[in-house]
Amino acid sequence: MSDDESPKASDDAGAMAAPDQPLIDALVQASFLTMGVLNRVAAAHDLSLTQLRVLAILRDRTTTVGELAGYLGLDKSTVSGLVARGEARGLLQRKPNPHDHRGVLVSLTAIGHRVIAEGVKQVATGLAPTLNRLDSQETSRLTALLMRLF
Amino acid sequence: MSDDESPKASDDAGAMAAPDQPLIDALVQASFLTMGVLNRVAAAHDLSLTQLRVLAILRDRTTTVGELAGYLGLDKSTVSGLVARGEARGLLQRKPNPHDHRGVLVSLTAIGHRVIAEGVKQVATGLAPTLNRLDSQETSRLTALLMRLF
DNA sequence: TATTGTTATACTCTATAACTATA
DNA sequence: TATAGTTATAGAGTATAACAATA
Repeated sequence: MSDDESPKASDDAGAMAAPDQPLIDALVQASFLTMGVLNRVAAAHDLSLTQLRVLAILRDRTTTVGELAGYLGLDKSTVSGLVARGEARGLLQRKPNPHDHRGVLVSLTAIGHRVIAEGVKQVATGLAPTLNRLDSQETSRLTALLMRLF
Repeated sequence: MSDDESPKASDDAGAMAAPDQPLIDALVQASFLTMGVLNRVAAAHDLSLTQLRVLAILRDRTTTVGELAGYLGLDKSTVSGLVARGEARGLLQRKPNPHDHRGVLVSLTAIGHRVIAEGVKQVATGLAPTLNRLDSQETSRLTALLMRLF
């Protein structure tokens, strides 16, 4: 998936939910809007959404390929390829795992850290036009309600 | 992207946002959870998320390939392939456009209608464990707040 | 034997460019 | 000329299966 951000696209994404269940409908719509922003931010750095997630996960962690696959919910062979491409781009690095010579430890490079830091800012900027429609009290309430879901 | 539904996956998706901006963080987390459900529902029917969106769009509409591309935010060549595969699966059909002999009109078959109807129900079921964490008043408030975003 | 990671293979998604048929 | 759709091509994402190295 590369992009899906037009108003129409969001509207019809919402059409995927049940119109008689307005919360589901609203949540699906909001999710497509959010994912659209994430996709655009990733694309702005010539990354896929998955690659951006990899950088986000590694932002404050060093992991094995297997752990990374667990975080992403993807097969280790898929992640192996993602890591290889990220390494080729200089965003991350593989180092031998001193505790287990079968495995490797994956971590961000300085470039990777810079890219994800910029990405986080751009996500905030991209969502601002939407989120600014709420006043500060509404913002607090929405945050609290969303956090109650987890 | 096929799946990403484990708790860990959702948590780290949230890590993509700015921790100092709790609304963004919560929204990103909720979005990954929602997209995970949508992906699983699609996968349960051996469809990609994009294909499920195509069915959702065509649920109450007949469109040209170009219009469908506009709704999805994808190139017409991409949609041409999506439509061809959907047609091969018997989910949708292409008919000559009587008003413009260059184009075609895409619509759902009875099977396609059945699949998207099931999918909508499954999305509701898949999100229920999460959304049921809210009582009816909270549900109303969250719905109203999310709808204010659009 | 079991596990970690990589590779080979195959398919879908996606965009760009070139093409055709029609307008 | 311009537009609608398809096809050819190419690259990324994905999973499954098979493999090598290590535990």
